[in-house]
Amino acid sequence: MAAKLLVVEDEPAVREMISFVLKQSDYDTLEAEDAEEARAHLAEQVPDLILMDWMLPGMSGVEFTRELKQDAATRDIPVIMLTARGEEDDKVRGLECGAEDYVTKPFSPRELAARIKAILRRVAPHATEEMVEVGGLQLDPTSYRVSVGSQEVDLGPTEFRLLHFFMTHMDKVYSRSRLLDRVWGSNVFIEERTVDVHIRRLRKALEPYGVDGLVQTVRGAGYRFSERQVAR
Amino acid sequence: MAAKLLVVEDEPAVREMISFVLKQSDYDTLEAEDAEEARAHLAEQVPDLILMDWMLPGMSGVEFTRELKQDAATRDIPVIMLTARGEEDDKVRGLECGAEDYVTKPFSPRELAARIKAILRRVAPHATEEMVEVGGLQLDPTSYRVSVGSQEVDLGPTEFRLLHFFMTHMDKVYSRSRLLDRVWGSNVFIEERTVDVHIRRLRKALEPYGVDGLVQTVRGAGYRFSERQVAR
DNA sequence: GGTGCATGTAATCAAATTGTAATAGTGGTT
DNA sequence: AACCACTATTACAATTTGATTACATGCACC
Repeated sequence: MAAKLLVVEDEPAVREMISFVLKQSDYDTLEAEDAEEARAHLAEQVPDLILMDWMLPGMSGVEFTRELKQDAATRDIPVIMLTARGEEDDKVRGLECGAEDYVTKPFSPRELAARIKAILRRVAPHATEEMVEVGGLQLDPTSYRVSVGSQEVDLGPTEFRLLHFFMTHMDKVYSRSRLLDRVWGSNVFIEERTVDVHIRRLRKALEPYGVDGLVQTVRGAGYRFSERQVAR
Repeated sequence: MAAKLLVVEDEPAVREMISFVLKQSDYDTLEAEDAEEARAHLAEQVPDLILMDWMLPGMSGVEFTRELKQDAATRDIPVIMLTARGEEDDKVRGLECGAEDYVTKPFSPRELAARIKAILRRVAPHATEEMVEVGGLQLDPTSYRVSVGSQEVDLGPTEFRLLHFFMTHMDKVYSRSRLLDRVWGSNVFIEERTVDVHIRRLRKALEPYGVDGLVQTVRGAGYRFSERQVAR
């Protein structure tokens, strides 16, 4: 559930430091020392964000970022560029290649964490670990708890993820295939109808607390999570 | 009371970074950007260890260290010198002035923590920590004792650390891999399933006192320590 | 060298979860 | 009313995941 970040940095001490800071801020980290190793990671799993050193042996961070922005599979992953002091003039070029933000080394852990959080909130709100509350329903990603008032709701892992996704993406219809992408993960080979079943399971779990009406069916389009009641 | 460390470093980002790493290792930190500010802190309280940047505006770290070593009140505080890469030749001079150790920037958090720990173990064998209490369960880090009321609970070292970690990180789910990181230490090569076994041992030890329900399993996510009962 | 404790791994068992398929139901249209 | 497309619900088997136990190794202390 915690956001997964990929750190691409050749200097081991710096990489370890960044990774350490991120872990303390409850992110999961993957590490790579160059573009090649990073590609290997990306082929396996798509992180929520990439921290990319400006200077890399072989292909530079800028070139690599540009490459990522051209591939549909990685285009949407936000990139934060790490530049050394004095390379600040290159800021413009860094952002030009498609990076979301840049941070100059040495950086303070608070600053780094803040920038990451800001970006994640924008592009992947469900990865921020913040408590969500909708219509009396509370979900706390940190403790993995869902409750209505003081009553705890019992959910399976998939229903939990599904609910979390919905709660962080209110009032928008998602098709089954889109839900499979966002909740199950891209490139999974699963029947679309399976989504129906999990929707059912989620509704059933919410039913005793009278909040199952939040999960709404939009015929022909998909599902939606909304506080506004549907006309009957 | 955790050990108190004084960080003397003029670059704010680096100072914050060091401070951050130390706090995660459960140290208290004081910060100073130059010799003058450091003296002000020292006049008030004597830290257990000083991390000193080699280069400081005004009086250099070396000079300042020498000064400290001449004052009876501060003579016994161990000093770790921070040098930038390339200044390594100065290592000798650094140690000459009385520093116990030196670390070159950039450094890995593990390395820094390890060196600090080594020195503190030698110099201040009892950097005492605070007693924790949750739901009738008491844990005293200094005496390595766990008790429920007047009854003592018998725990192995690993279970003790695990419990201590849990008690100081309540209501939050930790995956097996994260527990390995935080309780066993980073980068240990241990099977994730091993965590299960230690959880089991911990629960078994707590069972006779009726507090084993505090250790909760969150399917698909990890384990959690919480006073709130699980819904079932 | 022996003993006992602590620890990590592997094997086994039990239970929860998951995806699919089959069937029933719904709503809208002609 | 019959039909069609789509969704809801249920049952089920396979898979995953966690609990528990037994075992081998390593280490400290006799």
